[in-house]
Amino acid sequence: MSAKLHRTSDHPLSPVPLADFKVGVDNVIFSVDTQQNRLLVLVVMRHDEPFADYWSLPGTLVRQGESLEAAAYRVLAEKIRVNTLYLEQLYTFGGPDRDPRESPQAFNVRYLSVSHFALVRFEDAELIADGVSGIAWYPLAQVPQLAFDHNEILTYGYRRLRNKLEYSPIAFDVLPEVFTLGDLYQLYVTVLGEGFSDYSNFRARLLKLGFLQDTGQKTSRGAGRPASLYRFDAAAFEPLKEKAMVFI
Amino acid sequence: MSAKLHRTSDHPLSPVPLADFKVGVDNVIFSVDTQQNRLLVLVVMRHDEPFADYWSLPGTLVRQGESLEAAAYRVLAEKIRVNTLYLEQLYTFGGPDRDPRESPQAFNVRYLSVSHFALVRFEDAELIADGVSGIAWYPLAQVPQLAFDHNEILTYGYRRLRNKLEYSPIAFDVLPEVFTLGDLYQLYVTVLGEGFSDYSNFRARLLKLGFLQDTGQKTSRGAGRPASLYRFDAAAFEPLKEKAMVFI
DNA sequence: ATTAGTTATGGTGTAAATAACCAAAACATC
DNA sequence: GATGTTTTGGTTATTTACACCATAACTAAT
Repeated sequence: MSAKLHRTSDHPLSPVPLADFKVGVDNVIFSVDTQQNRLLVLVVMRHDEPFADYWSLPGTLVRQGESLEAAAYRVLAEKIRVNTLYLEQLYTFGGPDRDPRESPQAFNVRYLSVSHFALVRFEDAELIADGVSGIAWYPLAQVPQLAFDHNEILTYGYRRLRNKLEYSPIAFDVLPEVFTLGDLYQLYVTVLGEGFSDYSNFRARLLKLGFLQDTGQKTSRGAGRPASLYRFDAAAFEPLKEKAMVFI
Repeated sequence: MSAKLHRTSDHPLSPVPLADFKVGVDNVIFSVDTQQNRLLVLVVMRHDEPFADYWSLPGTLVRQGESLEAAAYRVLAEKIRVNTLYLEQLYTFGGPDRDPRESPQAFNVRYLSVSHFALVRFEDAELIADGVSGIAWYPLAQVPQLAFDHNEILTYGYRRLRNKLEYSPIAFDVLPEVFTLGDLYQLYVTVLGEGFSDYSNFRARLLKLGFLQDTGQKTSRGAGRPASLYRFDAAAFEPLKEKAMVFI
């Protein structure tokens, strides 16, 4: 390797051709239907080429002066009306040839996707169906083949969801202000599947951690003994940041 | 919000101006000097504007036809000769105004950084100093103010390093083929600091996990009883993927 | 040769956490 | 009043984490 090649490649006189990028954000948006105990993913129908008439993750291209995070929130706001959610960056997919638009029509353009992961409260999420494009919640296991590499992104997002639920209090971002331990457990079971902890041990662990504040109120829903209503105490959680909520 | 605004924004007729991006990769490259028990970060001296004469993380702009990962490996290969390493994508920093080149000279250009995180074997890492640009290992605690938002990226990288060391076998990517339990422990202490486990308990835990293969050989280095040499058994580790190596 | 120092090894024991399991309380419904 | 359902609040055995210690096997100094 010659010394010339050791020049920093962003040098203005660099001889190698740089790629020009359009940057998109694609969101893996999860929601938990606590009525039917289903983990749902939001998908939208594409009506433009490439991949016209394919389902895809909701996404958009980043505009001038717009941050990546802002673009991610905008995509979300364009598809659903909800203000109870958690959102974070996931991973950036940027290999050449991941988007058919890259070549040969426009040889010099690359499409890069900064994927984000979101969890929204199902009850509050009102889908915006504008009559033109299809939009739907799909149970995770029944998601069809998606456009681009979106199935891969989805797999990545699901892994992150499981991990976040295990180590972070994101459940409380989408649960109601007050909730029962049963509500909380159902959410965990729906996402993680059974076999991480039975209800009794789950209760004992969460209560011992000490960030669930008993409101003193009770709720009676159908048969069975009334359940205590709890509230998430963010301040009490703070020192427990590193502790796992559950063990898979 | 009008129905018009609900058009997917990557529609060819979209009225909003999209940003055009140059995409760079910036690498947080760590190494552990086991002689002096120091955690080191690789920084390079910039000689172009902006931030000329500032230290920075080694980076480059992505070329045509080059994947993000390939660009990250290229940066690394341009700075050091080493083939024992671990590398993965870290996070994508892409807000407007993170790079002074964005405005006002070229209003329409955005610079996005897909940061990567690497851990390399210190003994094998031969720095490529071509006489023009400075390059140096800095102890983590003594890293100066860096160009752009690189200090923030470094902080992010260090968090990932700690996490990886806790849950993944990346230590064995940079340890010699055979090593003593003392070598392994020193690596962990240097990165994580003291107070995660004493040597005796660390030994007991790692040996019990069962993926350290005793070679039967011994090594005597200076004073003290000779130590057994172990080898990492990737196959035996496989089922233990989710288990933590240590507890901080 | 003896002694001191150093590092590796292989243990204690106690406290805590995990996991499986169980019984009673408090409701609704029949 | 009996039955079923869900919450609550346990018990117990097993495993793990954590602090601590004793000896083995070497080097280096006296």
